[in-house]
Amino acid sequence: MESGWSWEHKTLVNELTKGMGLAKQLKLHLNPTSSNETRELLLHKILSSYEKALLILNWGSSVSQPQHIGSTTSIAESPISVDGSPHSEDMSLKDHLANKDMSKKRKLLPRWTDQVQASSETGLEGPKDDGYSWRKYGQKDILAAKYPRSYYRCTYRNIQGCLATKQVQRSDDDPSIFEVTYRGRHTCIQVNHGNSQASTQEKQNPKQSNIQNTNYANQQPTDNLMQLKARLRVSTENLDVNEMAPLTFPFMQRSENQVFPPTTPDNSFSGNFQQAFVSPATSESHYYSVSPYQINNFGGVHTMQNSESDFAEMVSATTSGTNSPILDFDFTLDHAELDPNFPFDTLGFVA
DNA sequence: AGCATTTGACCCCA
DNA sequence: TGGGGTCAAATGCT
Repeated sequence: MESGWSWEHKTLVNELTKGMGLAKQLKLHLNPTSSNETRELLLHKILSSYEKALLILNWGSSVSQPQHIGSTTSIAESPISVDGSPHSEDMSLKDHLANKDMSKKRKLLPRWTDQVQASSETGLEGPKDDGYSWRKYGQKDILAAKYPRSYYRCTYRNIQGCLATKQVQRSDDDPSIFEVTYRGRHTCIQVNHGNSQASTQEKQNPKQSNIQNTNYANQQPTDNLMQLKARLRVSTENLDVNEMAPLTFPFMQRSENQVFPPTTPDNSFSGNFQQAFVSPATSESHYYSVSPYQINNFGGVHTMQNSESDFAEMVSATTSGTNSPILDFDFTLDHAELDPNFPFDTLGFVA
């Protein structure tokens, strides 16, 4: 853990330093002769740097604090025992849906939306790949929308009981924008992540597949960071990882993969990670203070979609000490929330 | 053959 | 009761 924090600490300092440097660059580019694109790029980079730093900050604090994991069933309970149990083999999905618990659990799944730019250059007819394997299971014309909505679920749903789903809808206003609504987070191990990723991605966008053709599971933390940096560098081109939590990084995924089934203490990390973003109702005043929309690291914009009532349900479901379908809310918000005293100003956060 | 996508039908919930 | 979400058979693709 200590060595882990050492790495985090270095990264944290790195990112903050980088962020400040970028902010200074941006300041220089605020003159009228500089292009908007340059400014936007710098802005993206700055936000990315600080997001990373904040994530690490949250991660660090979560790791250092004992988490109340053992007594919660959390993720392990929902995907594995619900879909992967021996019973489920004899039980049709229809029966599952008829089951009130199941329906309730689905309702409790965290939900958020990314706004993803389609790549016009490559003729991509959909949002960029997000790094996960999805299988389309439906399409529906939506009453108030010009374009139909597509429904996807995790390819590993049946095999690993991963309940993650997403909906993709082309924006009415700007057809080059896709609104991708994610539900639930991935509990699957994307075994040949790089390969499957590449295969699905090649279908969508062959030009981008090389960038992502890596296997996270074998990455060292530093490698992950390097990879992350590489991706961030092509943020406007390569919206690749935005699943699980609104912001997902390779090292997060690696962690999740490593701790499967997710009842080990390490899972508190991912839980916390997600918590930091999935609880806008409580923490957005801190984390989302910049904008109601959160520009993600890869050029998309995501909005948390848990309604207040949903969130209340999520909280009550967990705090009642019973089944928490996906989220680990049993840890204190203190760790997950961004420190209100975080010295943005002293870091030159505002250029 | 095995996997993904399409699409009409069905189910649930507001 | 209608809209949204999902199922599952049919079809397509590799």
